[in-house]
Amino acid sequence: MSCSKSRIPKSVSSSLYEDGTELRRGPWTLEEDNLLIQYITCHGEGRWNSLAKCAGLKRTGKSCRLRWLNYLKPDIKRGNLTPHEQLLILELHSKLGNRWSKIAQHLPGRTDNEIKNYWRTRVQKQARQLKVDSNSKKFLEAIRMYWMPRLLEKMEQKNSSVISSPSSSISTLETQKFIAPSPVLNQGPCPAPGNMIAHSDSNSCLEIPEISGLLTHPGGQPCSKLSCSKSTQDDCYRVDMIPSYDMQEFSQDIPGLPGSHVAQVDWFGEDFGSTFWETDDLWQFRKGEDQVGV
DNA sequence: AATAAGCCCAACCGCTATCCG
DNA sequence: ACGGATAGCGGTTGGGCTTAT
Repeated sequence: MSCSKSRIPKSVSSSLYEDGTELRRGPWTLEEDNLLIQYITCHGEGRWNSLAKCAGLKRTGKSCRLRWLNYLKPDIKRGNLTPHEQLLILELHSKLGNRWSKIAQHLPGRTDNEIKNYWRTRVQKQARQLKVDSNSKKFLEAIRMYWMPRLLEKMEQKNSSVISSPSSSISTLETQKFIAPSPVLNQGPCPAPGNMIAHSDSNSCLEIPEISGLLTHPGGQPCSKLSCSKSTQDDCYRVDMIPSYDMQEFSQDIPGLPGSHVAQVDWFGEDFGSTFWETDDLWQFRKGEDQVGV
């Protein structure tokens, strides 16, 4: 069992079904997990209520389904979201809103619950710190201007360390190219290592079927530092990034986030850096100044 | 070392959509 | 067409863990 954190169920409560049989709630035990895994391995998923009873689990079908889909299913990917995945979540959320299951479909191995938790605990937290609504245009713009470029940069760094192709070592003046992730996880080696980004924990490549015009200036014009184009070869979208971009320039574009904010907002400070952005950058945020309104 | 506060995430809840007899 | 069962979704909560005081 792939437990990221072993939870000792201290407070497993139970109640009774209408027919008088016991019904358990709360954290799942190892025994229950094993029962569920064994049953599904033998009989497959579906018909969750009868599955729960047939498997000898004193749980609702709903609970069994959730436990399987969010935790026990073999292809569940655990651990921190990669910059790659974070970028995709930001991108997809801007298009789809809180449609977590739709977003999850684009992140193989990640569950809607996990993405939802990520959004609520990390993204919304940062929005609160900036005193903006996480669904506001301003926050979206801040994401576009600061967050995404940084995630792209992180991806670039990872990419150059993962891919051993000489062409991937381009690091300064030449445009870096990569393909963002997609619902389709192509197994095997990258067909074009120099132009693809390797999946962070496998030898696979990820392709994204679509990247919207998110990487644009607030006014809608294409961002001069990041561009998005569709590959004629593989029907995938490609994000081109010109390194060493000037973040100051981006900041000028965000109403309510004056240019000087680059030195003020703690986008990559202790909090963002360690838990969210996973970057060492430390940009100081003079808290209380230039309160960002919506 | 003890306690409080905050974070994180698994699990639950309520609701809607879909399936099927 | 109808109604019950099932599946799926998004919102919320509870509690363990970590960090700060």
